[in-house]
Amino acid sequence: MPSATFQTALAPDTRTRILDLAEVLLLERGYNAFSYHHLARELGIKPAAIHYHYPSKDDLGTALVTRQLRRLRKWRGLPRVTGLGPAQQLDALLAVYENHLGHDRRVCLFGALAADFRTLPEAMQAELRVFNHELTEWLAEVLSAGRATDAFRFVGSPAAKALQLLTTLAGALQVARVHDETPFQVIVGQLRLELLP
Amino acid sequence: MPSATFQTALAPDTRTRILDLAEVLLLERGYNAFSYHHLARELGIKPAAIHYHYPSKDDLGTALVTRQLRRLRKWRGLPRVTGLGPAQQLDALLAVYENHLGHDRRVCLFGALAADFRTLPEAMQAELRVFNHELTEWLAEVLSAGRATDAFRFVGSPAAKALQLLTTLAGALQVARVHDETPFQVIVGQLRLELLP
DNA sequence: ACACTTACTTACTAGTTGGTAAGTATTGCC
DNA sequence: GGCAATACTTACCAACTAGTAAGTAAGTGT
Repeated sequence: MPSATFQTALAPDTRTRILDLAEVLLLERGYNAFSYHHLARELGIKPAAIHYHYPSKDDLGTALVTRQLRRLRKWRGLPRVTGLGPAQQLDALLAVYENHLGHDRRVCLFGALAADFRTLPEAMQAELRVFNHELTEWLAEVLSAGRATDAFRFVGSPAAKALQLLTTLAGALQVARVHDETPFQVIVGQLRLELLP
Repeated sequence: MPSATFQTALAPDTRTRILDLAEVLLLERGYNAFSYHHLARELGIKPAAIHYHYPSKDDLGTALVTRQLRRLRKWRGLPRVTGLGPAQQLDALLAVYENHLGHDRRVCLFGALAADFRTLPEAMQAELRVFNHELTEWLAEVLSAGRATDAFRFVGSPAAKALQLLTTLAGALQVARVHDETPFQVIVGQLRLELLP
């Protein structure tokens, strides 16, 4: 009975290890700042092994964004997320960003790719647009439901507020990268102060 | 009388032309996505000519941020800025960001460098921190004065609100890059709605 | 007129980039 | 046992990267 044929959380296959490390390097150093050589050296394999799984860097980059989109769709459908009230759903979202902060002040995927956006392959650009769109839509619905039950207080449309909130959070992780964790905490504190009655 | 020895707006010297183009490429494609070859080709000179003016890319990058910091210090001291009321000073700031949007949706300097921050030379990192710090301080004072005269309405400290606003604006230009001008307009509209009575 | 400085070009280098082709060891399948 | 698929390694490659060294032409200062 070959135990290596099915996946466990403890023993990810090479394909996943590549994607995981690429994600870390992307969020910590930027898309144009890591190479197949970097990945290969740290994984103890040869660059050509990465080309075997992801023929081009375009393929790798696209797989990165596609996986994140898949994660989002799964996350927002999770019982422990759908079962929450609007205020707790917002907390769950904020926890994701705070988790990035805690992991060596990684920026979010959007913040990592926005600046270099025009140098990215078409498929990656398209996926990132969908990702940002779906996340914004989800938050807009949370905000809308929260205002109806007086869990949130804000002026303007839920869609505009959702866009503003997510944009601020992406930016807040970038500011934390440039300075330290403090500005992120200050910004999130300000957001909470304004949104929660 | 050699007219080439003093500068006019119409005939910038090579040193400045390099810096200008490097800035455009930085704000449009990212720091790790342009090379001396790109700059040289578009300027009609050889890469070595750029090394003459900026020996290393570190020097060039640092000069870019240093110039931006110089611009900020000059701008905030300009009579046509210091002479304005808080609401108009905010408008003047927003006009700068809208100008970026109008120029091919360029992100701001901070937004362009934050993601790749850890790959930047020390000097560049330090200058960017100072730049962001001084801009935030300036806006905090504007907000403080504006709230005192009822030109602005917000909760929390002026410093926190300033940090939040600038972070949102930097992010808004990135969102505009990924999608189109609409989200930027939506976000700025939301900010105005919340801030102005 | 001569030395010096400025602003380049030409020619080169070593290292890195993404990518390919061919070979190899291990595995499951009939 | 033979076969094909999987997951690699070895050995390349052309293009690009930042950067250097030496040469040159045109002013500038005295």
